[in-house]
Amino acid sequence: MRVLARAGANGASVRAIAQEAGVSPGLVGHYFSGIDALIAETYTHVDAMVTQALNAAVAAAPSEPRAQLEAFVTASFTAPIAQPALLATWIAFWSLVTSQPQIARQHDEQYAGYRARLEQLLREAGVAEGDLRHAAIAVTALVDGLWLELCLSPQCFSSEEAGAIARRFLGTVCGPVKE
Amino acid sequence: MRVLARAGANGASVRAIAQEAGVSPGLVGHYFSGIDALIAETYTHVDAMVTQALNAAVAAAPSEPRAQLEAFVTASFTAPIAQPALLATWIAFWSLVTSQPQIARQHDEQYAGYRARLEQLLREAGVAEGDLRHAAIAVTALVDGLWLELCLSPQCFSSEEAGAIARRFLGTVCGPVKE
DNA sequence: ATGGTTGTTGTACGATCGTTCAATAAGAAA
DNA sequence: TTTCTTATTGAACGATCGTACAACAACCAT
Repeated sequence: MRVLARAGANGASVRAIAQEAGVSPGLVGHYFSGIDALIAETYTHVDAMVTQALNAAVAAAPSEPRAQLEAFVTASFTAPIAQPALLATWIAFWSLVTSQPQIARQHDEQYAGYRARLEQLLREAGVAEGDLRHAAIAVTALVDGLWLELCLSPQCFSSEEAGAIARRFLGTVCGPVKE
Repeated sequence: MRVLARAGANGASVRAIAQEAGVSPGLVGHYFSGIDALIAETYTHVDAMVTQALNAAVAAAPSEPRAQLEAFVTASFTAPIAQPALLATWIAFWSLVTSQPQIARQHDEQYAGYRARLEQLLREAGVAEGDLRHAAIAVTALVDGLWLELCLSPQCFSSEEAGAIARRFLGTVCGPVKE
């Protein structure tokens, strides 16, 4: 992740990664079947880290469906989720999706997991069963789009703005917050 | 674009591109200062193509603000915008943003151009001046997120679903369509 | 026809790539 | 201590990378 963030996908060579880790280049081959497998496992690790951060944000929120939903989307725009190192890993992974079917399958599974989690939160927040699928797709797309642009050019808009935009959108999906 | 789509960012070497174009590898150096410049110019070309397709879609729509706005977002989910070759180019470009300041600047400019165009359409559709900025950021993020996921795994949801989701979101930004 | 500009080729160079492997260090089990 | 397994090294290999360049083809103005 550190090498990807610093040198980009092109600069993330076996040697550069080994040097960053303080080991010899040969050791990489001992633990990973190849550089693509290393990137895939890095992505798996990043996905687990994101999932954990999202779960922690939901757990810290008041035990109320709408508050948990808002915590879920807001967490996407703060550390440790919104940071350049994560973006670099994501992009390196995406660049393999088109040409490697196995990577494409991994992406589908992890996207499905994310959306299933979101659907559950939306259901608890009162979204009708028939609207659940489209609502989850919409929220995921909005959050992903905001997260992507926030990481690509942080000076364009702030984390707070992104969170406000996403929470406002939740209002149009679930109805306004009851006060 | 064709090589990027077929072989991914890693496989888009000078030799592969030259072979696809039916010329010798040396000729690439004659027209481009380097491989990164070639990718940057490819992105510029893709951006121009997208802009043209969006403009054509708006021009073909009824001369009514809301219809034009809907045509603008709907066009993002149909050819020639939603296709793997475009995604591959975009990803290859994104992978350079983090490590190359000049690429980052180019991204900022082209994103700003896209958002300015969208703000104009939203203004004509009756969005209040104070909401314009956030509305444009939101619509851009939603469309980008839908477009990205649609290109990454087309079997997850259809172009029509993406269009319907985006148009519905427009209703929450501009108010419902008057019939 | 001729001189000069432009287009294009193919090769060569040095660097770096991913991967392999014999050799060594470390550690645990006997 | 000895033996076996595991961890790790560093060099080496063949392939491919981006780039540079001398040479040749094409074309155009004179």
